[in-house]
Amino acid sequence: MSVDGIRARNRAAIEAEILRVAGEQLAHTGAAALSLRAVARDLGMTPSALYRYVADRDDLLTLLIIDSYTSMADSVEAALDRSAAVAPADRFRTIGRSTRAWALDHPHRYALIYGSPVPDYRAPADRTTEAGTRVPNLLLAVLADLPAPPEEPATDRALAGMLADPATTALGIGGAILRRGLTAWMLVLGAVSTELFEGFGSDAFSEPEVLFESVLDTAVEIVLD
Amino acid sequence: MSVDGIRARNRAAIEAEILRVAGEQLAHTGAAALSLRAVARDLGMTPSALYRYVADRDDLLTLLIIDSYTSMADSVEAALDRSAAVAPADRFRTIGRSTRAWALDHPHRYALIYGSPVPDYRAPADRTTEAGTRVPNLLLAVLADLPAPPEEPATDRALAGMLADPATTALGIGGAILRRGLTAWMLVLGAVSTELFEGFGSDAFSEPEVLFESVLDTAVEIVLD
DNA sequence: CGCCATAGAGAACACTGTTCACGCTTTGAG
DNA sequence: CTCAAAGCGTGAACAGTGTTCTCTATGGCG
Repeated sequence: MSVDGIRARNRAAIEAEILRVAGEQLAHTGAAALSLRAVARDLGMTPSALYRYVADRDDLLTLLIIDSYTSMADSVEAALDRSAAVAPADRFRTIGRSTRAWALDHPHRYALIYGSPVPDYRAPADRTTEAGTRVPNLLLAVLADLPAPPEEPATDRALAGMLADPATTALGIGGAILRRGLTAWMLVLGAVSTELFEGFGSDAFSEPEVLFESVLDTAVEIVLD
Repeated sequence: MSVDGIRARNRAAIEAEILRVAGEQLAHTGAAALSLRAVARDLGMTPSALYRYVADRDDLLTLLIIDSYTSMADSVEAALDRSAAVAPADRFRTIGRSTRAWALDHPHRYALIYGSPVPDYRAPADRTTEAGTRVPNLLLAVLADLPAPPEEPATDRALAGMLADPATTALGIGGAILRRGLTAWMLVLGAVSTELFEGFGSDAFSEPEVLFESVLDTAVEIVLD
């Protein structure tokens, strides 16, 4: 059964190579311009040979999405480990800052994840969720350390799906705090997207990080009420 | 000089037709799958004939971006006219609600504007800004009716670019209120994007509009302090 | 050692954006 | 009214794309 046969090892190495050069292409041509043939060229392969490792162009995109989620989650986790912050508000800030930093470092990857899905293409949820929920789970862990605010029955129903999720039930997170955390996170994402996609012209924000810090302030206020 | 010669009239009509069928294609195949040849086919033209009206594929994309900005601004303006709200908070809510409604109606157009730019393609600012600033200007008009909060020198510098813009100086909008309005708007955009791009799985939000109303509440709180 | 799954090559098909040379038709000026 | 010019459209062509076949040989496993 040997999962570690030479064959499998080579295959894994080549798959990693494919992901590497595809990632390079993504980094400076963007997702829409990603070309299977160009990837094959960079690898010294025939285009058709690529199909031994990748089912589709969409499949390669899915791999890149998973890879991007993983890269972002690794980056945020590393920032959390690096920081000595214990207070929930500080940890939230750390998550926000590292998310923004990662997004600025990998704009096309961020766009791939939080921007528009490429064509009509919906990433298959069963393959992306595991990597995609890592950062949200870090946020949930922060929320779990917060005192429970008064209940909010109306929005609880609206969040039924997320409240029933084992990730939140295991941490004993209630509807009110979940709503606040989600709102704060939406604000962070909105701020990052706006800055990244230059929604207000390129010279509108002269000191983006100052502005982002103020956004983090209000986000923390939202979470803490 | 006749700006309205038969020639020009036909040209305008055909340009409108092109924009129409390109818009249809955008609506159900997405921006990345937009095909010049397909547009030409739908119009009964030769692909090369299209180049009399459109310089590039990117040019067509730019036209669609402008068109989308216009469509969204028209929609928001219509909602504002329809509503009898005069209080700034209510008008802000109207803008937020109609923006979300428009985005849900035209997800691909929204993605084209607020999602990721298509390839590495940056929309030429000089052509899109006029249409693109209409909704922000509506927001500025709302902010102008608000009492001035205490000053915030730190973020004022960060917003120098926007503060110097004639659109804000004409309304006498200060840095503090601008910062709040911008933050609130980022929250709205983050909420719409999250809902639209299904950032948390498809069944996470059982009652999206209830959740969005709660987001609007927080956004109004941000603006009013 | 021999078998055969596997990796890869290469050609082919249907697309795409884009350009070019060529005609036809309308327009506006002399 | 004439006639050159401008505008509009065609059709062919080129390079590039995703994708699918058929083929070959090589290296690992029984």
